[in-house]
Amino acid sequence: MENNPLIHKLGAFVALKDAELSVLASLHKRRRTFVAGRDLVHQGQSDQAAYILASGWACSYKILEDGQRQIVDFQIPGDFLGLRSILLHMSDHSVEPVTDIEVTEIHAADLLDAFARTPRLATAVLWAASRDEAMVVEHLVDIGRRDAAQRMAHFLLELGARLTLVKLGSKQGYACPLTQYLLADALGLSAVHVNRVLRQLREAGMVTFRDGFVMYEDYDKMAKFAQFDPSYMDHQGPLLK
Amino acid sequence: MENNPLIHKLGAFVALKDAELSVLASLHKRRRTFVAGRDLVHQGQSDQAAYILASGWACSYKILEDGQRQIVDFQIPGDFLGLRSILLHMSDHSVEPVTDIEVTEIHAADLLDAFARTPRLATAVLWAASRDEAMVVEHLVDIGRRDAAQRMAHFLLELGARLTLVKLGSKQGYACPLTQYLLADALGLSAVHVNRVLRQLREAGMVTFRDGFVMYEDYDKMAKFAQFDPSYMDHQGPLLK
DNA sequence: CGCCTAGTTGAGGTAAGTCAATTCACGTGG
DNA sequence: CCACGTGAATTGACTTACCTCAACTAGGCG
Repeated sequence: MENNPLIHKLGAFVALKDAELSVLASLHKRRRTFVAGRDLVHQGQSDQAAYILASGWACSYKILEDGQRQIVDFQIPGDFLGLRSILLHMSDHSVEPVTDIEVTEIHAADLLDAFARTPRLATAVLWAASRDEAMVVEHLVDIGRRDAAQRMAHFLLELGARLTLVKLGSKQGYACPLTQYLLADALGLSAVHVNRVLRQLREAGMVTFRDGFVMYEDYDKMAKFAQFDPSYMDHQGPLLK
Repeated sequence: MENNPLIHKLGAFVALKDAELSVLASLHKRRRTFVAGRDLVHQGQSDQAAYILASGWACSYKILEDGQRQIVDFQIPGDFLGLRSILLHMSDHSVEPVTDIEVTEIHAADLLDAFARTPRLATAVLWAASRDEAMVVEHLVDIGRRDAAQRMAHFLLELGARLTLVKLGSKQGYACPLTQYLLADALGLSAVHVNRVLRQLREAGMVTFRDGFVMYEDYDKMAKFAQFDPSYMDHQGPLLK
């Protein structure tokens, strides 16, 4: 129970009762694994299933006609994959595992049925979706109004904060399987420039990203440089008792 | 009833029953008006109310410490204002009326209560929030991967498509109260460059934006140029019967 | 051993920014 | 009625952040 990252996440917002926990548990149907790099949700496909990420990293992205891609968000354990594709009847984006991943599959009908039976669960999921949207919004601000160095610093700090919430990161740093190409597609930069910016941050003594690990050199300096404000990720305990 | 834009919007997704309609109607408490330019939701404030926009335009934005701002989205009649600030207990963004606006106020407790009593309503709101998120995502792609001209063209087309859904736009064009400064803050450009890009699009015979009106000169050419795909805004009738 | 992917660095080009000046429409007060 | 101020749009000249192309290194693996 407690090692289920989704329950942990939703429980932070809605104090889940036994009835809701059992509905949630009944959703966890088929356990599946996917290998890195092979899409599990395709842009434009209809009637997709959704998933909850149990282990590994994934990313959701959109491809433009000219072949460019924009990574919208990375997903870490506890996050939904393709929730919107259920609600909108069709997927407006693709999802690709960054590493090998484990997921549990959720069918649209089951989820909608669960909402009808336990309205508090629907509220909890709405809350989780809002939190995801807040992160996309922050990402939007990143790309729209910060220069490359601030953008990278802010992004790495935010990722660290998210990982810390699910015990996968600390004030020292975190394991990060992203390549510079993935970072480039997420930040709207070229891979070459990502490399240069990482060097800048390293030489400025703020953060080092090497061999799959992000290590903070001077967290406070970096947070100040990036104008990083983690307050929107906090909350004051369950909104629904 | 039918002239209520929110009911129209949610009804497209969930076939609302009488009970749900009456709960929805009971939400529409206080009618308020705000003048253009004066914020109704402030970034960082806690326990805000949310609103449903009845008439006029608003925008949601974030301010950075250095004074830059990024407009995340524009809201048109039928849209929620500050829904996230209810769910997250505090507002991560500000909302400012672009024109004088009319809204109906919704209190957090009432909304959460309504969800508990009518789960289908919660699902409908979740759907609406997902649709909003899809638009933010498209905006993210715009800023991250399209050059200024494509970005502007895509943005104007998307705005037109949204307005057409609520009968405020057509294949010819639409009334648009945005200034070039607002466009700049939304698209991550400078106001000067917005001006130049609008001229480009005008001289290319695609679209004219003048005196508060966007008029398409060659819709198909523009849609092709911007790689505009409106499919994510469509859907195949109510998901919940 | 050789190939492939990820990362690194340099040189030169370009899209978009900044600064600055001008016009125009509008409102307001002398 | 006109002088004035203000906000929006427009355009030109110059600067810069980031891109593209290209070459090279280092590790992993058949």
